[in-house]
Amino acid sequence: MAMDKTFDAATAEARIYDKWESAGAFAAGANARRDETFCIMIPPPNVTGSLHMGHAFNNTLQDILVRWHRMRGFDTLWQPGQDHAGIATQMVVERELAKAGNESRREMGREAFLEKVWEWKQHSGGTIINQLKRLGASCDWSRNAFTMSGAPGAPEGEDGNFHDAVIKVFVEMYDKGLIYRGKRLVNWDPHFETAISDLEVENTEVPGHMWHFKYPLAGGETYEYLEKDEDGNVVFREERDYISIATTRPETMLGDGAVAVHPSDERYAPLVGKLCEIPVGPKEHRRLIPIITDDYPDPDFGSGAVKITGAHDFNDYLVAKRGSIPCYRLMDTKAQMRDDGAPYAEAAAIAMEVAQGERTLGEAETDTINLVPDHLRGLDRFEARAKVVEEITAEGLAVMVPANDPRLGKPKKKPEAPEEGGEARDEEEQLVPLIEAKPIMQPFGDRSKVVIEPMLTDQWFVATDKIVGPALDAVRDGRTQILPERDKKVYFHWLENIEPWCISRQLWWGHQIPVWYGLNLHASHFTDDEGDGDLDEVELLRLLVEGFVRRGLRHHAATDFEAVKAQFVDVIGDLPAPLNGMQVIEVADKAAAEHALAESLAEYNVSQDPTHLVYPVWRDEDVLDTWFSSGLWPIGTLGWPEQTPELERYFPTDVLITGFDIIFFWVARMMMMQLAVVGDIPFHTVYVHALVRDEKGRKMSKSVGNVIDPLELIDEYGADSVRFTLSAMAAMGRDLKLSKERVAGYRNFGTKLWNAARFAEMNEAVGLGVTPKPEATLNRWIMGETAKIREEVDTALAEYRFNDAANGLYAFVWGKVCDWYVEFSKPLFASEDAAVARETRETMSWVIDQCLVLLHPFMPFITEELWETLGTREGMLVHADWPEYTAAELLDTAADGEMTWVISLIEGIRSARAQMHVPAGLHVPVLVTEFNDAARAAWTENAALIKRLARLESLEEVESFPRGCVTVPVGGATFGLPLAGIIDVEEEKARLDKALTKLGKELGGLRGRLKNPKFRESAPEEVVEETEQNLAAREEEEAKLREALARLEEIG
RNA sequence: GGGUGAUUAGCUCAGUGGUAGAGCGCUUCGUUCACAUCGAAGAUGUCAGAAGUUCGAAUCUUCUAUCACCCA
Repeated sequence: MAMDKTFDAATAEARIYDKWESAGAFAAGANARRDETFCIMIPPPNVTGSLHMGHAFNNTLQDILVRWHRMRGFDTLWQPGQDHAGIATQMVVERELAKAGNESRREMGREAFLEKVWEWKQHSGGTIINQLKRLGASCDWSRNAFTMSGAPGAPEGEDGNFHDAVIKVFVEMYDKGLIYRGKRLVNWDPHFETAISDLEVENTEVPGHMWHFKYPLAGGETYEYLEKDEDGNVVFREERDYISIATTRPETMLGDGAVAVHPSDERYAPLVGKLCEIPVGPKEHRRLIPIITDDYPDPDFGSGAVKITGAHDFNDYLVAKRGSIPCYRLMDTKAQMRDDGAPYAEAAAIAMEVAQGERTLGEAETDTINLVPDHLRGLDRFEARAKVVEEITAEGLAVMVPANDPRLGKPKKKPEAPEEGGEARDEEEQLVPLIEAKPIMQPFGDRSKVVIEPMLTDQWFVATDKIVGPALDAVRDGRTQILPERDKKVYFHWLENIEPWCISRQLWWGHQIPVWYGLNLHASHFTDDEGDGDLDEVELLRLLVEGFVRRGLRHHAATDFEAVKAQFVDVIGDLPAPLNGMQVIEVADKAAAEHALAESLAEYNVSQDPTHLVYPVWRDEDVLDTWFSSGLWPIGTLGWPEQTPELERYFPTDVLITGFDIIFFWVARMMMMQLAVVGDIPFHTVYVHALVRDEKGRKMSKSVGNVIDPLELIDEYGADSVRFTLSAMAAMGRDLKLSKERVAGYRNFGTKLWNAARFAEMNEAVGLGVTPKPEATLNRWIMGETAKIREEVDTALAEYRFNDAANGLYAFVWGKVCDWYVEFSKPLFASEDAAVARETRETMSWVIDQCLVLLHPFMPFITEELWETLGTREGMLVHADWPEYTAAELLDTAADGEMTWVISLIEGIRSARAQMHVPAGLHVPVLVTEFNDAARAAWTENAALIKRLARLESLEEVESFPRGCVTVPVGGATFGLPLAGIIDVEEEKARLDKALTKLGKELGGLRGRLKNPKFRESAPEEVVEETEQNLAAREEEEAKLREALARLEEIG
């Protein structure tokens, strides 16, 4: 039965994939024939995610490496899995719940909500797995991992032990002092009410405003404000009683702790150390803040003076830390102006004492101070901004400029003249507040799309400075290689300047932090008055009345509550009896703990029964950053902390393939954490791939609407075409500009291969399964070519040059096999010599099989289909043996030389014919002169195929060409087409002239080089030799062309 | 502002010191029995600019211009 004309990807792909899977073809160790292992960890896609072009690219490259190693007999594991994506998943599920009219997350409570999340995960979490299958990804799906597997509440089927690994690592790192709790400025998402990582923040330029305000000097002081030009000449002089400050966020003025100027800024030098007034808030409690120096302000930007709001700006935070300036938090978790704590008057009074150096505050104390004026409390931050601006302006403390100041960003408009009904033309004298309209960079939450607020909060941090060293060393000394080189620089740059890593998130979906808190009962003034080791009623009462709020908390980490109990002995142990015998119990939160303790003490007061005294502790409500779990991906997926055989066998893994955007967030963290936890590198190579853009080079984005869905592409062109396109364009470190035409082009490539196979099949030259030992030049030649491409592909893949491998195969399969070999084989199939026909069938069969094998990692579906169609095989192509033959074994230089000669002759004749307008179908006679032995032998050997492909009728050897002959020079002979009467002599002259001109250029270069004695001295021998040979050949050609031209001139 | 990279045919891009290549597109021709998702032939380049190193530079160095990305 004849094969179809094309490969039907749409129907075949699913069938083929099922066959692979049901045969267990992708299982760890499948097809292993040697001891070496090869393991790739998939970068876990987000469980809520669906396949986008980046995934398609990334997983294509992984699959190529994995299939290649598997065919080569490595014990191969491609470990798949997903991460639990805290925020994204929580958001998706909350939205689903809302859509279905359910209770909200907070209404239903944590436990019920998490149940819903698990339900959702089980129902929808497999989307991306099925999409990866459509791409042909050969992961061992039986080992699919999940970063929340084994967590409390995980339903059946989610019972891995990733949770154990995460919790164990947290506790160990905590115990080693590598994790600590602290108050730092973090990116706060007011919508989700959680800290988020830098990765989840998108800095976008948006139209904004810069307001300029006057901060009056304390006590009505004045100074002379001077502006000087480069030469020191005064260009502006003014008596001022204020310092001018610009800000894009006026509402944060309420939390200012200082005004900073650059130490070199002469304009403000006399003011340093003095106080100025924040021009907002009730007049009677207006706060004063110091004017300090710091390197941060840029004297050339704005007024050169900067307000410092340490609790709401990352730069200001650093300045505040350096200058011991208090950081006053102004907003709550929803980014509304705080509405807690003491009234403004009280808070402002305390802040004043601090500013005047009369008082210092601890971090926690500072945080209790609410400096939002009473009338602004509870407002949204943007409403508060409007009010602040309005109040300052009303008070005359906005910087005023003429209405036509260009910084206002208004188009200049001439006012109408009074006689035309307009106001008097006094706009230029009219002053307005300086509100610059200018684009500003604003941080947005990538999920919530709301403006991110830098917020001073208590969080858990990894002390990255303590674990970064080994991660840097491993790359420096080459144990882990990062490709391309550029990304190694990025890695170093980031790790060398690493910041503490905030790992807590105020979410529910995630690994709950294994830390329990208890009240600190060791107040400094706690005394046992009688010194009798017993607490009497008075003492107990004091404990209660004083409350626990100010006493702070104690905390301990452990894998579970039972394990943490014993640790609280440090709080209880040396307390006076009977408190030292308290039982540790677990309660929901701090309030419950205070209540339980009070109740317990009260009860004791009545009963005097110490056995009922309890010490309540509660667990941290927050969860860990998803990246903290992802950081353990290499060991966690292999079963750690259990010492599984897989861990033993596949760790450290081999290659990580990932995008440049997560070098910091994931690669660096995996390096640090694996080295910190198990003391080894997670992988020996990181291949960082570039970005897939649209055909115009724009980033694909939903808002631009230029997203190409890989699944749609697969529907349209087949997975193989998409994969081959991505591989062929994967030049290291260069972004891809993807167009559908390109994909279509590679679809055509598949069809080309398909039809070559179809041709072979029609000639019964398929599935013969022998390694041929042919005699015919053609067959020996193609085997040598095959060996060359096999070596080329292996070298390219070993160096992660996917594009070179793909393009090399393209050129070989299309350019060598489908063009020359298939064409040349036709006369041999028809040969009267049965042995020639037979060895050609064997060679054709072998060559087609080699194409399938070598292309399989790139185009797995069509090659597997052909493999099955073309013959009866021992196994599927996915498990076929990757060849190891070398060019040294198979390349026959004589055959190679002969075929090169044959091809150049055919091309020469074809070209001459086309240019001379010889009808394509016409078979013409050909003459030859100066026929040397090698050329004669090559002709004799290949006459049939030359005649066929060049459309020649006969060959006649002559002494000299007749008039009107088209000349085709080749090595060792000159051919001529006697076409007098058919050809145009002038046209032939022009053709020869053109060829000569081109040759002349080359000859000039070659002769110039060889004439230069320094070239002969300095250049390597083989280069000189090559140049000489090249020159000789060109000169021969030139001579022949000149001769031909001369003959034409004779005719006139 | 700091960092990293790019600039090669109409387009998209390879090309790490030996004199410039591919794919697509374009023009002309072709219904030869594997393939029109094809075949044959053809045109197209101051390798961004300048200087330097070298026998020799698209390639190495420096500067300039333009663009892109990352970080502030």
